[in-house]
Amino acid sequence: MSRQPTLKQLKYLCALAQHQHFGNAAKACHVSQSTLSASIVELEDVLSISLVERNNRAVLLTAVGQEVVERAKAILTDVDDVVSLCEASGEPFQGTIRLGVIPTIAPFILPTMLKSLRAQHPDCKLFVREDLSQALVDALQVGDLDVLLLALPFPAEHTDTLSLFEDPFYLAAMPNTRLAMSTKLRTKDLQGAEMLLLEEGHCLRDHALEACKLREKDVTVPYQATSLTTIVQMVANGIGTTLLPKMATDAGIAEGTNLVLRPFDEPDVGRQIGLMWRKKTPRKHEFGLLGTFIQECLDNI
Amino acid sequence: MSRQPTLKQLKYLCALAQHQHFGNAAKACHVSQSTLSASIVELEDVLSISLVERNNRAVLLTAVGQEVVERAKAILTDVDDVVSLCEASGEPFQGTIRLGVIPTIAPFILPTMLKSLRAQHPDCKLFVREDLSQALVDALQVGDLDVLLLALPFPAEHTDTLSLFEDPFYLAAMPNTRLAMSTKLRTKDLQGAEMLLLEEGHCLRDHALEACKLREKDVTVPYQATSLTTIVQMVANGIGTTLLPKMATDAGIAEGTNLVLRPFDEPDVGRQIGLMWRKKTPRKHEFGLLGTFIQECLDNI
DNA sequence: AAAACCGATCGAAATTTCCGATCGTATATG
DNA sequence: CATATACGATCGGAAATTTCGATCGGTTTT
Repeated sequence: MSRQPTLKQLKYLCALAQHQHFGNAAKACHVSQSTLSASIVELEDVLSISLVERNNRAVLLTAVGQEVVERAKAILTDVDDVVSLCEASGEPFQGTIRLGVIPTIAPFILPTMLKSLRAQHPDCKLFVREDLSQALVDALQVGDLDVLLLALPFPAEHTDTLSLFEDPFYLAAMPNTRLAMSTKLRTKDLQGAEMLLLEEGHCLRDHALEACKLREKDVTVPYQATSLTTIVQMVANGIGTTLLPKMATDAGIAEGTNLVLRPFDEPDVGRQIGLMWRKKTPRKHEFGLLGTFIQECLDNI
Repeated sequence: MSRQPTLKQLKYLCALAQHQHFGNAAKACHVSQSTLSASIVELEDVLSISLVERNNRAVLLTAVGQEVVERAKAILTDVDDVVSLCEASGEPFQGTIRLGVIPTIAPFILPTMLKSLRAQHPDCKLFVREDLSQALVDALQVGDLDVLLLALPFPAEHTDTLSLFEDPFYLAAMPNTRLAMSTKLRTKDLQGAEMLLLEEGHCLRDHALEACKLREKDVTVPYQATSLTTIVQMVANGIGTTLLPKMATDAGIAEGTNLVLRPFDEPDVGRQIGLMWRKKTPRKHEFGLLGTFIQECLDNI
């Protein structure tokens, strides 16, 4: 009678599929290469089938191997979900929360939030990862993260979202420029302005373009930059103008410059900030509370 | 850092949930009571939560425990599915097929079918379990069986069915009785007859009542019996009349008696025989072939 | 040719698993 | 009220396994 495969074997197989390399996969699993190699052989033995082709110079998965990897991944995250379920089953904020935050939110919210969290929930272990939305969503879906704090909407399958608050865009421009002095600021005034935006991949860029009804060619994008602080410095040096989310200005990103910060005389010029989690997560309730917690943090600033 | 639970631990927990008794669960898992007990403790330790209440005289699952058991079951069948996937990945009929068959089909099909199977697919290991439809469906859903051969329709969630053939009902009656001698046999002629049917739980009973548009009170059911052979003997002794599926008469169930077997002069008086499997099974293709195989078996009788 | 790289394999050591025996407690029985 | 029974927890030692470093055989690169 053939036995059952082990979770460990499945884990090693997934690592191998990811790294395509026995040694590296072993390192990632904190075991020796011989252990991982033997485990794979044993798994193939248990399933009495070939999962991996070890040809010269490359580790290739069999057709069946790929299918097994897919299912193994699902099984492993299901097991992790059981653990999460139990961690979260006590009072909320007692276990570990792995939170992903996008770079245009993290610097302005995390300091306040982490301080409040330590004060109100000292037992909560919060791990934070800062990355672009797409990378965070990927990590969420494979179970590397539990919940994301990002700008909505962002397309992602098998996820639920909770909208927390609106983050209006402010125009940041040098005094004496046309936009800084106009009586009422409208999005259509931005046509032809020298707009500086973050580089491709930042959702702030897309949301800003959309909120101001601009297409890429409608604005001049002379330079691309990797952080809002850099952009603010560029604008302060007269290179152009930009849009800043309110939370960034609240956090004092323009302090030390003489930039003019102006809201728009239109509704809905801004982005929506919210939480996102896997549909299947057993911790929906806790993440809902996390949402309220974040809202309270910002109210008390 | 807390480790991951083991498949073994999850299996033991499911067994414990099923048996509500450490000793019996251990026996079912072929391990000692101490081993199982320790495993459960360890699982609770890994999850750092109480799963089982060992009160006096009873083993009760925590709310979380129940949830964990549900998820554990799903995980275990998912793992089994991986094994099945691999077994089935070679040519069909090379692995193990665990087939459930209802008692009103098994005696009339299995002899022919097993003989053909041994001839055409000597490497196929076919385990057969004979039980009532509901028990088979339960076993199918928890992964104890792979595929069922039964009469359709039968309600079952998360399953797909494949209809194979119609099995018409024949009236079995003693010569010289009203029903045996009428020129054309219609279902409405059965009103008021002394009908003998299998006891509650046999789907043949329900399908017979439905096909003949009878309600329980429309027919007299003086005795209940547990096998078709018993019923045939009762009818042959003049106690009443009954309906027999064609496959039973083909198999010679009425041989040695002087019973009259008459088809109905109406269409669709019969039951539908088919296969059923879990929606998620990776062996749909193979089970489809099994269906064709069964059809061919019966054609060659 | 030599060196580097990669995965498989082997034997020894470390760890884990498993069992039988026993204990403590709660319930049933005489 | 004493005894017997049933159940799960616990312990120590035996058995099985897992793990690792070292090494091998094969291929590719230098």
